[in-house]
Amino acid sequence: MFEPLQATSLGQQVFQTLRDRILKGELPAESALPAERQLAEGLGVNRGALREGLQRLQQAGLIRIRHGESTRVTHWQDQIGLEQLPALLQLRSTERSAELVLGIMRLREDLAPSIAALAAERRQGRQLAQLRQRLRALRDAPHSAARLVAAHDYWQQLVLASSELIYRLAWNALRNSYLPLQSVLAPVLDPEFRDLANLQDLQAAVEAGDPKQARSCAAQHVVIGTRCIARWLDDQATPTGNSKAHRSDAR
Amino acid sequence: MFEPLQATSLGQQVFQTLRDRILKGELPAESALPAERQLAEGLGVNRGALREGLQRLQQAGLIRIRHGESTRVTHWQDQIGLEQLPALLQLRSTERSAELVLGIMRLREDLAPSIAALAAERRQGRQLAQLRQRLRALRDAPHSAARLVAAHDYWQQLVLASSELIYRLAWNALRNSYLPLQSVLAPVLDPEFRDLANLQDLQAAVEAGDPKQARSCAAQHVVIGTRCIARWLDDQATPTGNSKAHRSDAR
DNA sequence: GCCTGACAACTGGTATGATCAGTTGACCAA
DNA sequence: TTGGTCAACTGATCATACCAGTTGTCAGGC
Repeated sequence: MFEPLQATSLGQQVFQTLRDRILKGELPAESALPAERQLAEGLGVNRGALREGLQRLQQAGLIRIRHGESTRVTHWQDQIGLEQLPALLQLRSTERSAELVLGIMRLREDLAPSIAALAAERRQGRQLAQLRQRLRALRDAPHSAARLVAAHDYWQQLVLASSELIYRLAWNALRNSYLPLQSVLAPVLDPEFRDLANLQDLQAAVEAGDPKQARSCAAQHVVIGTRCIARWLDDQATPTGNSKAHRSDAR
Repeated sequence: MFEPLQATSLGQQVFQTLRDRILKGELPAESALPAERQLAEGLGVNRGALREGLQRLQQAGLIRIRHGESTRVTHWQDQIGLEQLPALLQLRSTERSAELVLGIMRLREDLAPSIAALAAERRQGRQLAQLRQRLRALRDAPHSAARLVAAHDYWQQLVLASSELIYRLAWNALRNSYLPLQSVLAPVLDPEFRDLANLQDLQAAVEAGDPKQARSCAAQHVVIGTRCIARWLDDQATPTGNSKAHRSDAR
């Protein structure tokens, strides 16, 4: 009911402010930031707080700080990983962030089959029970928002069952990207959440230890979500039309 | 000849020290760090420098800082993305980091075909010339280390040609993970770098705008690297044996 | 004319100490 | 039990001084 009003620290605010200006392109690559003392005065914060924000920016790969030289914006498109995706999604215009969402779905489509295959190869007994339980929770979820959460829980468990740290980390990055959008995505992706058939086949394949079959089921399942998003993008682009020509998934 | 002795700032050192201790498991999840004043004294740095390090740790998703409460280690395996992979690789025992390398190759195997397909679909004219040039550079590279760099350049250009920011960011994360290991990986992966046949087919498919073919060639190409790494891992595990039984890639 | 070193004027890096502001638990009174 | 007060934690912010690396200027020497 009540959102917890969270006070963010000054360093965090400095980080967000400058990050947004960089990602928006207002501060182009290689451009120099003002000296710390000036910048602190300009933003109305203490130099310590400013420096905390700058350190975070450097950690994120958006600026380069070197003792004696002035601090400069990096070519961040060649530096940053997937962590700043949520910020990018929020900053870009609706159409362009929609493209990004499609990209996220593509990436998910690349990872999910491999995760499923590994899970089928490596799953432990106790994880199977967990998976079954979460599949039931998805089946019984009352509305699309709940189904999104339940589906996410199932996949999270599958990633755990794959016992591959890399996929776990990659999945974290993916999750952090699309969770902020869950209220928008839930209704759009609902057809995928309702595709229990493929998920049940996937579950059976994992239980049987059949990686090939698991890979195939997972691929068939997640492509549904990608198609939903692609269709949704077309409808966004031509809101009045009846979306006759759907985006072709030429592969 | 002379390595540039780089002085890292105290905040950076604080970050690295604590990060390593967390990733090694010496500081388990939910455990509380000492108060800032104590910790600063313990590490022999002033509180400002300590706080800069802590802010970076929080940015990386390894700790949670809340005003009034004590700072705690997070369940980082559910938080962090791929950025901390280099640190993980360096910290883990040789065998376990070898597993991680195999994971990196798996992830690469998932992404590369999709990148190639998108590049074939979207490439612009001027990018084709770039790609051709980098393919020549790879062919003419004199030794394995140079071939690694050249191959990396080619893929980087292919990612650019795909015009998909998500893949660009994911590729950045992948690159930052394996570049620190290039001296080790270059000889192991050399068979892939020498597989010009598939790469030339890939190039032709991209030029022809044939995503399906590009995807197939890319898949055939990168699987070579994965197999090399898998074989290498087996040899590591049984250094005296002649590696009769190679790791099965059951898919 | 060209090298060399001193120096000034930038830049970020570190240190200290004081104070503000949330959180928690103990304690006491209604 | 409930509610309030207060002390003792915790992190957050501030001001100020000084240390240290980089760069360009410029005088002195060859």
